[in-house]
Parts: sequence; structure tokens; C-alpha cells
Amino acid sequence: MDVSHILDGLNDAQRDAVSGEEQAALILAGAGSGKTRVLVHRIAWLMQVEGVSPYGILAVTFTNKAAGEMRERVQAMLQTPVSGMWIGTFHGIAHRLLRMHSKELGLPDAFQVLDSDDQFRMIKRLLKAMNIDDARWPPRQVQWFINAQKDEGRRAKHLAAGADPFEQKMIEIYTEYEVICQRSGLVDFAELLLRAHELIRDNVAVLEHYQQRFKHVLVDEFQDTNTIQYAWLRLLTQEAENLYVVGDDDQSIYGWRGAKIENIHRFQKDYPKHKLVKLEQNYRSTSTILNAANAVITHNDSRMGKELWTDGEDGELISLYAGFNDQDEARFVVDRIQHWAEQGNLRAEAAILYRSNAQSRLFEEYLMMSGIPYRVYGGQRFFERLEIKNALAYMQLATHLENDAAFERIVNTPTRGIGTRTVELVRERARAQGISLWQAANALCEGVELSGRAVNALSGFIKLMRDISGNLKSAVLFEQVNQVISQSGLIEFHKKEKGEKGEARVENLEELVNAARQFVYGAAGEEELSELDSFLAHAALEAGDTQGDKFEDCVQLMTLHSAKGLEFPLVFMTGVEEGLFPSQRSVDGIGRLEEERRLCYVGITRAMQQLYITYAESRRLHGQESYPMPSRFIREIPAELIQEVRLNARVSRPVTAEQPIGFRDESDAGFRVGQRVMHTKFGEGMVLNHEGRGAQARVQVNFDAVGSKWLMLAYAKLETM
DNA sequence: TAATCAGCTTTTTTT
DNA sequence: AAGCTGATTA
Repeated sequence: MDVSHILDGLNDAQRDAVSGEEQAALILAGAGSGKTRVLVHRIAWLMQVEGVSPYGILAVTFTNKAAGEMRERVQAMLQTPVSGMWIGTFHGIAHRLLRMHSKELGLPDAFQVLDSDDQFRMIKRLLKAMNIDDARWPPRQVQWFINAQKDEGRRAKHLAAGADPFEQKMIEIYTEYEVICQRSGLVDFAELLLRAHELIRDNVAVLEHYQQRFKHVLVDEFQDTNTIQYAWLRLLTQEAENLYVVGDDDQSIYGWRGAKIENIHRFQKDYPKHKLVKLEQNYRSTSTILNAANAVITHNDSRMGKELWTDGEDGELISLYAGFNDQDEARFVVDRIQHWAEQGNLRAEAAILYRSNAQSRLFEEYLMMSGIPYRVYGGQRFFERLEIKNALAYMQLATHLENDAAFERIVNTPTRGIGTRTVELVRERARAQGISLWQAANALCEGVELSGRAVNALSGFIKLMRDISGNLKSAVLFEQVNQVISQSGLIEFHKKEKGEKGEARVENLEELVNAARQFVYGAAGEEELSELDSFLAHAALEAGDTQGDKFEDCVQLMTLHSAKGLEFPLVFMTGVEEGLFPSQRSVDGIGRLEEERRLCYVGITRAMQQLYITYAESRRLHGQESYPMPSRFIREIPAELIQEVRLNARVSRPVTAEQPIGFRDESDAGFRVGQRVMHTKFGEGMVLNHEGRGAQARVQVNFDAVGSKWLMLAYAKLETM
């Protein structure tokens, strides 16, 4: 068979990665080196050259988007649908396994997926029920603890009863949390992975089945795998050593959520016969941009060692702009984008990247003022919206009355006279007898503990839910959804809300019916679920895209994290300041700085033609004025790759190594001697002197009322006047 | 029971 | 600045 089309157009390293008989392989793929291409061609190679059936291939990604893209590209290349092939996210595949093997796992067969928001609420309620001080054990931290344990493969019973009372309590909560999830038939995201692991660890027959079925297992973004994901992959492939992974240690930016770069090293030890291929030729960026990225990332220790190169042009220098403040920074960026568009370029080819979501606001304001359309990534997604989650909760409870999370959410939404006191009694009863909230509510309606009014309200709710679940039997999916929404009274409830908020919510609810209409039943391979249950699982596992019109030509705004995997001809990396990027927390913590630097590397390598780096000399943060220093990352880029940009003209200033550009000579307090300032406690005064930089910066101020004082800038609330 | 107000906290994100 | 929580009030 002629296989030239699989290898044609690939460079040597890519060919090496795609072809060959090695079962295990580690492909270190730098940014823009054709990573997805290699994966897709590898799958084509396996099928067409080695004759592997689509059933014998398992391909795992982290996001639904990546999975969808991979499936599409494989199909385009093979000119045939590959529905039998398992391509999906870790969570999607785990979910599928759990559905198929719920009996072996002792799971309720109608279990539902608990998303992180519902998990958070669940934990909050649990803390209250257990009478735990949520100041000492904040629900966020508890959630983090539980998920971190699960990511490491540890159940509550595995945790040693240590002496530390704080941890002791955490373990206690974890134990209770597991009980309540099991009773409510709920499985959170981390639990999906943990159960999937336990399934093949504890059931030899199941393990052998999948070991035999999957002749090849391929993993994308391997540097982002956590402990449990690796353990799962390891079990699946330890016999045949048939694990093919693609990743980039320099782009590992999710350590804070459990990703373990060390998995790359473990892979090398665990699969001694593996092939190692480095993809270093970059097809995306100019060599100037690559040189800058390489220079920055070199400052990290413990890298696998990899250097991007291109045979393309040098391209333009990287532009550095020092905004006088954050508004000036935003003004500058928008101004440059306007220029770009005026020269006939697409606005969609320009991206504004920032470290934290809060920074998008100013850019949005200036873009709006200039009438430039834009799209903000991140933020709340369709299935996460309050009104949508409420509607989904009605469906969840109607199909699964034991679902306590759903019960809590809608028992008094819309308000129907069931107050906190009544719900409290329901909770107490449920807890005392170890039954679901639904059962407890039913029992209370029969009993005498509640006032007549409360019984009325509560039994009204019970009757409503019975009606709704009765009506679900016949109709097709979108009609079911439509019916639930109208019966629930949510439309009227949100219509009453004042302002445009209510209107938007009603529209979203209508959109939910639409989403149901477009839902393809069986696409996720979940034939064992009813159509509605399948739709609900889809809503939890794939929260949908963020708002925004994909088809309009608009500027792209997103965090550096969400930019990973994307590329743009024109990129603005903004807010490149100490304390913001790298973030304060990463500077304080050990080992976090390297990850921050990798994030910078990701940011730089998003740019194809032109990269702007901007920072502000003064910035309003949390309603406070701050005077940050330019980020250390700017200093790590060789000066000859940078040109400083001034207000209305570009000035290339010769720079020497001893005196990096963008740094002021004098102490960096950001205040001038003689300047009038305002302090919240001491009132008005005049700056006499200043010294130190960054966190150590101090100013001496002669206050009109209380005389001269030295103040730490980091703490003093000084405002310029 | 529901609405209003004052005080407190702040990365990054997918599933 | 803004959003959320808890407490207070109508």
C-alpha cells in the first residue's frame, strides 16, 4: 500500500515520530512544532501501515476541543469516519468506563456527574451540618484538599490519622463527603478518574479486556497529566508497553492543579524501550520571537533540553511599551490594534494576553470606546450559568430523586415559601436517618414537626417534582427540556428580575431548549443512558463554549493559560510586571517561579509575526494604586531583540547589557520628591524622600497634620494628588 | 420570608 | 472595584 501521503510534507523528526515499530514513544514537541499533526499522522500510520483497527486505538486529550479536533483531522486524513475509535478527554473516557462498569464499582447505575460548583456547594452544606468552623476550614480549601487527595489516588481511609488537628478534621470531612456523594449517587470530576483507576486495578478481567483491546494508547499534552491519570495509563499499557505520549515540559503550566512534569521522567523509567524524538523546528514564529522565548526559558533549571529554531525570517523586533499607568497601557494596545486593522489586517489575528482575568476590563473599555469588536475567552460558560444550572437541576432531580445537590439548588427556586428553617429541618432529618433530602422531605410532610404552612409549601414542591418526572416519560428530548423549564416556573421567576439581567436569563433558558434540540444522542457512546441522562452528563462534562460570536472578526482577549495551544500573528503580552506576572504568590512560594516562567514562554511563543510586551508603571489593583517594577522576564530577553516604543513614534534605543531598558535608575518608589500625596489615616502631605524597590520601597512623607513619617509603600494607602 | 447593607477577600482552569 | 457572605431590618 502506498503510504507516502502519511509521511510526505513532514520533516525528519516528525517522520521519525510518526513511523517506526516502537510501541512506546516520548515525543517532546516544542511550541508550534506540529504536535497535533504528528499525533494525527501517527494514528493514520497505525491504521494504514500496521493495520490496526480503529477499535484498537485509544487517544486521550485534556479538553473536549482538542479531542474534537483530533477526531476531525484523523477522519479528514483517512477519508472515513472512525466512530469506533476512542478519542476523548480523560474525564470523558473515565465517565464512559464508569457507565459500562457501574456494577463492578458498586455505583448507583443512574449516577450523575457533580461539577465543581455543585461540589463546592455540597462541601459548604456539609461543613454546616458537621458544625465545622468555616473560618478555620474554608470550603474552598476543603474542596482543594479533597480533589488533591483524589488526584493522588488517595481515599479518606488511606490517610493516616496524623497528629495535626487541622489535617485530622480535613480527613473527617473527606470521609463524610464520600458518604454523602455515594448516597446521592454523585460523582465529582476527580472521582471519575479515581474510580476509573480502581476499576482496572481491582478487576483483573476488566483490565485484561482493555489491555487486549487497546493495541495503542496515545496521549496529548502529557506534561499535564496528574498522578492518577498516569497510574491509569500505566496499568493499561504496562504489559505491552504501548504508550505513545506527546508533550512539552516547557509548557507545563498546570502544576498548581496537580499536573506532574515528573511523569515524563517516570515514563522514561517505566518504558525502557521507548523511542525519544524531539520536535524542535518551529513553523509558527519569526526567529526573533523564538530567540526571545529560548532565552527566557533557559533560566529554568531541570529542563529536558530543547531549543526551538526556524528557517524563516528574523522578523520584526519585539516591541516593549512602558505605560504610564494601566489605562495608558490599554490605550496603547487598542491604538496599535486599530492601526493593524487599518492596514487591512483581520482583528481576529490580534490577541491581548494577560495574567489574570480581572485585567480584561480596561482593555474591554477602551475597545468598546473605539468601536472595535472583541471576544473575551474564559469566564462563565453556558452550562455554568445560574439559570441553566437551575433548569438542569430540575431535570436531575426529576430523573434522580436522591440527588441532594439538585434538591438543595431548587427546593426554593423560584421562591415558593420554603424558608431556611424548613430546609434546615429537612437536612437534619436526612442526616439523622441517613436518607436523601427528597425522602426526608416526604417524611416530614407526613409528620407533625412542621407548621401547616411549611407542610403546604413543601408538599407543593414534592407534587411539582412528581408531575415533572411523570411528564418526562414520553416526549422527545427538546420537548422534555421545554416542559421542565415551563413547569418549573423559572421563566416567570427570571422575568421578574429587574434590568436586562432577567431578560438575558430568559433568553438563555430558551437557548437551552435549542441546545437540547441540537444534541446528538449516542455521539459520546453512552447508549446505556437515556437521552435525557446523556444530555445531563454532556452538560456537566462539556460546559460549552464561552459566549461570543465566533464568526465575527473580533480581537481575542484571554489569559495566558487559555492561550496555550493557540497562535496569533499579532500578540500583546500585557501587565508584565513583578507581582502580577510573575504573580506575587509565585514569587513567595518555592518552585512556583519556574512555572510562571514557562507561562511566559507560552505567551511569547503564541506570536507568529509581531510581539508587543507592555507593562504599567502604576496600576490600580483591587482598588489600590500600586507601583510595580517591570517583570524580571523582560530582563531575561536579550536586549538586542527588543525595541522600546514611545508614545507616537518608535524609537530604537541602543541598549547595553549593564543597563537593561525599562528600568529606572533611582529608587523605584514611583513618587517624586515634592509631590503631594493623600493617606487615608494621616491625610495630606508632601513626599520628602524615597528609597528601596518593589516590596521594600519606602517613602518619607511630611504630613500636614501629623508631621514626617516613613511609610512602606506596600502597606501605606498613598494616593497621588 | 425577603430585601438591604456593611464587611471581607482577591491567580491561573478543565473536567 | 466587585462580588460574595453574614447580619440586620422591613
